[in-house]
Amino acid sequence: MEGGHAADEANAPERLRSLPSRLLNLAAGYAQRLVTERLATAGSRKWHYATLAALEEFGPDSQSGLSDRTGIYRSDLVATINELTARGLVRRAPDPADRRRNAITLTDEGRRHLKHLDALIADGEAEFLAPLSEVDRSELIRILKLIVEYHSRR
Amino acid sequence: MEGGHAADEANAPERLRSLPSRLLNLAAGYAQRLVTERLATAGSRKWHYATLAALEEFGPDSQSGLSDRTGIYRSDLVATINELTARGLVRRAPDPADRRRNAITLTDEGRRHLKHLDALIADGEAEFLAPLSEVDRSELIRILKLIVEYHSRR
DNA sequence: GCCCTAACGTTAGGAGCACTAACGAAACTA
DNA sequence: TAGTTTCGTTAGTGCTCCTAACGTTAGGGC
Repeated sequence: MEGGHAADEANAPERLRSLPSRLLNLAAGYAQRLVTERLATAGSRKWHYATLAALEEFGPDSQSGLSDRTGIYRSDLVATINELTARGLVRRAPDPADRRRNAITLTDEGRRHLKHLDALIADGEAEFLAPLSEVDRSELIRILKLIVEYHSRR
Repeated sequence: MEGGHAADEANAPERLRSLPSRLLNLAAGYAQRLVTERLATAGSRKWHYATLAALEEFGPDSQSGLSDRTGIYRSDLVATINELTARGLVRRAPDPADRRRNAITLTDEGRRHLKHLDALIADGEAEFLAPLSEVDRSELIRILKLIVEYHSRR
């Protein structure tokens, strides 16, 4: 799992070295890997976490509601919910009020698991942010939020 | 091609909203998409650009050299070079000095194409950075470089 | 009530990127 | 000379993002 290839920054072409899209991509890759590795120790992935988090915060929801909140495509959500139900972290039942929908509910076990994932993620994030000062961390987050806010409105 | 799904920031769970790995991922996604779209108008992708850029900057090189400089895996580089040669942007010839190697050379046409891609990328980056002030842009780049430098040494 | 449209979950599949494994040929090392 | 390493290549996996289509169910207009 530990690949460790990733363009030797020092040898990379000038043109690429300060390219925001590239730096962002590399940084996102490192963050992704650290978090993914941690989650994998609990047999989970990003999407599982996002789904469980959304359910705990907003209560039972339909799959399309979860898709909106998490950004996971409806088509991919199917498998995610399958996996979560298989592990008893979530229950899927037809919604009596609207029979097109499934009502997804967090189980107690799911709540426990979420807590565990919280800790793992905090761990990964901490390692990722290790090289940054407190000030730089909040600067980074502030700037990223500006970007995300701007571009998420299309 | 214009998907536009991407988790409505406003509806996203608290837990995810300030998570650096998630913000980074979203931001990288936007940057990626903008740049990719531009490159696609020239029938090119990230890897083509990286390869051409490396060749122009360092001169002819072997595939494994290019892999080091660009971060593209040797296995993926094969197809990339195939595509570039098919379009006459690059030439692949056995290296007489070391017959295991291929010497990859940029053609005049390749150089022209690279210039074109440069412009397209500048365009994409500009749109990506639109919401940021000059100060924020350089702050972002500075901080990202800290991260990349730290994590690229494993 | 009936028709039309829209939403929901689901299946299938494609593209791009990151990454691993294995293999023959050639080169280096001992 | 024998053993190891490098190089290009093929093949294949997994995740993410994203599109298309389909049956079922709801809701709105009439």
